[in-house]
Amino acid sequence: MARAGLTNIIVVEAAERLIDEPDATPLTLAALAGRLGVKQPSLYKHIGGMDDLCRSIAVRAKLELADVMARAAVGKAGGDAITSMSLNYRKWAATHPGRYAATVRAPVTGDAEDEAATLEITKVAFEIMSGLGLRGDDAVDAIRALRAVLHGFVTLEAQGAFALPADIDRSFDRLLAGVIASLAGWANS
Amino acid sequence: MARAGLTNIIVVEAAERLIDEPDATPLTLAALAGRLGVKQPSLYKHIGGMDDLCRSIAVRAKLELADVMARAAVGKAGGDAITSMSLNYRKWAATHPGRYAATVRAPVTGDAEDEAATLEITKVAFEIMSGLGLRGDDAVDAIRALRAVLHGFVTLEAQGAFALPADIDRSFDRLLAGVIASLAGWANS
DNA sequence: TCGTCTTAGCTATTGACAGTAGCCAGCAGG
DNA sequence: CCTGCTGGCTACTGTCAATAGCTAAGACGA
Repeated sequence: MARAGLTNIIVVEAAERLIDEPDATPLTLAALAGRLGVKQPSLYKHIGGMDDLCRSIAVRAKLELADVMARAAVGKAGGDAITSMSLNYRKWAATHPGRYAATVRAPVTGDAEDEAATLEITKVAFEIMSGLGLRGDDAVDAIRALRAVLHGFVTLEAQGAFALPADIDRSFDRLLAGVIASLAGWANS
Repeated sequence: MARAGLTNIIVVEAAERLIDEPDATPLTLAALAGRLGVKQPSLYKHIGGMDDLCRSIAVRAKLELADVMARAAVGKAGGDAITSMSLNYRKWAATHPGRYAATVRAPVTGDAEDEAATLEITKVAFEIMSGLGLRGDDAVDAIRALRAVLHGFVTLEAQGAFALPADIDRSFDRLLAGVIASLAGWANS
């Protein structure tokens, strides 16, 4: 039997593609193996198991999201940076629902790589907030606020919770503008 | 063998208690049956299956959350109503994590009871927004905004995503105050 | 080219889970 | 008392993650 030539990264990337597909059936190793032309137990030669696979996806997704956020804010300052970052955050979450869900998972305590990836997002957020003049606890509050807003909106949108017949983009833009105006005011408090 | 005397409502309530326990292991029918002193297949005499059980929990949880929100806003107006409602929303979500998660599930199209329960929450939200002078699309935008904020914050908090050493209550209060100030301004736009 | 070693993929199996089939005993109503 | 209903049971299937152990593909050195 010709070998499939799998590697850890090939398996992980295939899983990422699988969970980001629109119909979004829950990830199973059998489905993943089938997609790779291999039987389910063969995957264990390349991943430690389901938990390990999900962790790999989470770490990579966090780094990817941090990158999306950082690139969106390049060359922008203050509210403009937040707006651009938020729009790209929402867009990436919408086009990568599975990966986005993975970014929310808190790292297991002691998992240095996962903790570093999580910190990467926080660092980008801090840098963007510093452009609004926010430091220390103010910045923490601001990051939590913006993250809650983005995560809440994106999650509800993905679950089809915004059923009412009104433009969702407009709702998002208004919410974002309001939050940014709030955050801008915190710098003086 | 003495009968256990189960009914649909007894099973559903036991499941609710199970998913709201702090250690939060995923719900299984075997665990639920064990809790009720019965074998797993016996549950099928009282519920249609896992999907049906989750749906029952969701419907009841939505009605319960709508009630929590409505009671919190009794006798209050405008920003005070929103603040009180939000504080109680967050508190209920924190003390009933499993039930709260169930409230987010969008109803299956055509499930009248679930759709009605979902609408109940929306109705309460509309009433509270009308106290801010918000109507029509403004109210829809406001509801989406507040819901995103509350859901995002509560979800991230439940997942331990707020790791930074800063007071979470303070972050919540500031975010809430900012959002309310924003919404109040929308009435004139 | 051949021999050897590593290892990728396989089959077979276990154990947890949801769900179904079919049995039997508790109990109610005549 | 007896008859029918039904709640709980055992026994089973199929799907899932995961493990054990086999075999052959392929790399590498002599």
